Amino acid sequence: MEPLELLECSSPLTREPLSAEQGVAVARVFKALGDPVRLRIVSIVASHAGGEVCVCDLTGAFELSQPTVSHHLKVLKEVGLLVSERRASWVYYRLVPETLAELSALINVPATA
Amino acid sequence: MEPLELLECSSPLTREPLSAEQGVAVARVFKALGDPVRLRIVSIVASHAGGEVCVCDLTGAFELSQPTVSHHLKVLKEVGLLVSERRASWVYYRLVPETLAELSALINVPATA
DNA sequence: TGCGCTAATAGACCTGTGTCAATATAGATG
DNA sequence: CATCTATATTGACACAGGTCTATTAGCGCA
Repeated sequence: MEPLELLECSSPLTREPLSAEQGVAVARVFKALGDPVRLRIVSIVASHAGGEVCVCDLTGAFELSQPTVSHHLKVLKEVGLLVSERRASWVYYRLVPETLAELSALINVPATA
Repeated sequence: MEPLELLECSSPLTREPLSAEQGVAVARVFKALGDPVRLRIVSIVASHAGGEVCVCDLTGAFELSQPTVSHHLKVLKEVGLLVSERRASWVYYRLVPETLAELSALINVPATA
């Protein structure tokens, strides 16, 4: 399943209701962020100097098995929040800032009167 | 469980990693938004003229049973995205814009260089 | 008080998902 | 090729969660 093109041209959900299709597409991404471990993974990747982290850095950051961390990375990748690149034996993950930015814009609230 | 005070004073997750506690608190809200129906409910409430919506308006907007809609409203209320007020026989739901705004700020990405 | 309407709760069912141990794959290196 | 390290995949299991029907609770009104 490809990352959310549907998200592309959505106006903030405070302006007009989401269609059923938009709802499904956007909810996929929020659901991916709806797990504490995945949220922390995103924050670690996003805030890391150099913009990328090795999987081995992440497995050390959680008291979870390596397959579990790998599973979470896969979920984040599938919704377009992360991308990965293999270099030699290591795999590096980077944030896709556009995806996060679109989400942020979508739930953006006009300054409360 | 009370809505997220922990979310209050968090810097964007692109600046520094979330703590485990922050991760849990914030993930609760994203998880609530991680369902297509709930996401659409939020968008309907948020974009509705007058700022509030009767439950009866929502049950009509989905092909779901009334208890199911009520369940989703409860979830959104528990994480601090909505509040409700009873007036006569009807219950009206309003958005809590601060919660959405905090989420938006949290995942905000500094302009990509 | 009793009826009717609106919304919430309880309980059941079934699917989805986070986790792990075991195994497989990819690449480096001897 | 054999082996070692790093990461991904598989399969199993337990629990969470979305949905429904049936029931309950709140409120207005005759």
